Amino acid sequence: MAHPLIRKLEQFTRLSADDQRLLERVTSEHVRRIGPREDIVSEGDEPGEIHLILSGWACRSKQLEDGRGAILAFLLPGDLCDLDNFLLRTMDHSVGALTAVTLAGIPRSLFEDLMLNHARIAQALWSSALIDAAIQREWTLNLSQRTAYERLCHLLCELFLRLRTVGLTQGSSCELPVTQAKLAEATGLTLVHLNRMLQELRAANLVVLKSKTLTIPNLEVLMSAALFNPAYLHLDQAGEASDTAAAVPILALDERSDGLQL
Amino acid sequence: MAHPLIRKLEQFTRLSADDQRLLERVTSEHVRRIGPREDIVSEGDEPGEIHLILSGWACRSKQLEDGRGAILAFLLPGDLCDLDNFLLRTMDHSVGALTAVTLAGIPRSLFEDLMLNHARIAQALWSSALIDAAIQREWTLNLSQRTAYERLCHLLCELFLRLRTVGLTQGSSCELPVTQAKLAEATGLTLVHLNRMLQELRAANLVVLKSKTLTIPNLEVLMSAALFNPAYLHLDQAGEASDTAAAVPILALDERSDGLQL
DNA sequence: CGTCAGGTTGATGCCATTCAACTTAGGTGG
DNA sequence: CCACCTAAGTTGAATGGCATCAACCTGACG
Repeated sequence: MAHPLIRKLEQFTRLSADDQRLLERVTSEHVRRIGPREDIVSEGDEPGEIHLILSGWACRSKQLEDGRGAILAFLLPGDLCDLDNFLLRTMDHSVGALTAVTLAGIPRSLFEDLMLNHARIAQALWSSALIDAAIQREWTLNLSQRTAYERLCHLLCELFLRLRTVGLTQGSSCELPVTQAKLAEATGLTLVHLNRMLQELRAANLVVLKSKTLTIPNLEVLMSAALFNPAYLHLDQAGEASDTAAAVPILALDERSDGLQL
Repeated sequence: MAHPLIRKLEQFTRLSADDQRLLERVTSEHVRRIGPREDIVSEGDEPGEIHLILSGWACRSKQLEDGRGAILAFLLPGDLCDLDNFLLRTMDHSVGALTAVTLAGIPRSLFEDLMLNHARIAQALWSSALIDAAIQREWTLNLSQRTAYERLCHLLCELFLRLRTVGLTQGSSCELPVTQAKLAEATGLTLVHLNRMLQELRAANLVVLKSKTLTIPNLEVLMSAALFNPAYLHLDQAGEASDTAAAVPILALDERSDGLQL
């Protein structure tokens, strides 16, 4: 499978062969593996590196003083964990591994070089930061307006589409290596209620979820149940002068579902 | 009152006199005024300008297909409305004026020049974009974990502190030129319930709110009721080599409250 | 002095939480 | 290979925070 970061950035600009080699080199020098539940960066510190996820899942999370806390974002292969550290003084939240994670550490000085002397790469990195912000806005809307059921549908749609852009789906399936407790933290629901929503989703045959594998029999149906509008993911950017514009269809993916469709 | 953008950016870097002049010029060429309820940018379009708020309040908002919608952010003087348009193809949400707003339009080409050829300015603008993202994360946490009451406290704390960094507070007071309906849209509550929370806040003497003026008798008490941790606003950045580091105290602002303190 | 936006109040109901138990699956050591 | 252990998932019943529906009040303005 291609390098997830390059794959992701190529959504935004066509990267030259030089740029690609540079990215590969930069992200292969300080690679380390960490286990589930370990922290990648913690609230308060300002590490000297920017971290990129090469494989595995992580999450941004933040706690209130009294212990309540939430997952604010899922981080997938190709995602940067702590762009904040490039310009801000301290982390205002934590990033933790949900599974075993392979991590590339990019020293700040190197990262600065990328941002200052490689316009194409810089543009793509900032684009992806803007999209992360758009995702965060959509999560805000989620919590504010969607029902528990819609919220869960929406989250699953988003994860599936994001995984697909980095080549981590197989047909209508993908890995979902997280517990229901984590999905609950991300949707702002209790574990108990999330479980019930998930069962409704299964009963309606909108998803099949077994042994950490998610299958979406009919993505369009799930999307409409979620009131999902993929615009916020900006999947259609396809860097100017790109010659692969029509490569990935966004919506047309339904392997015929054989169950009832709500 | 000083230029709100310059005032805001000076949190992050000391800007040279040249940089300041440049910013002043760039933000004074396409100034226009719009009335409350008018849109500044709308979902779907890609205007040729980046918009900056010089005075007045605006909000980011997003709707679901069935009409439900939410306010995702408040935009105050010094805030950019649509940085998205600098790198992304289309707006995935709208920005609308809440009051009469004075707006500076910065042509894309000019903005690009700022970003590419004026490192200090670019760094400050991106820093402020990262902080906007941090604010969005905090709003996510708000909706996910804080109670209605805490949420309202938190919003008022945030607005007050943000207004203070651009010099729009007077002592423990500031303008709050929005209706309860808008506060409800921003906190994910119904108008009715927001009204009740506000009354509780008044009864506890945590805020005084009359004729669009908000007074916070004791900010520390309000902050603790909100479980407010100002770290996410990164108010302490005070650009390296800044000589005004100790200028603005963050927490020490309590005019003695004369009411009961929870 | 009528009108309308903004604000306030009461009654009722539901979505999601809470508490508490139970089941299942996966892993580990005897 | 079974006994045990723990994490993960499931189910039931009761409670409550916030929504909903529906009035009513208030002040600003023409």
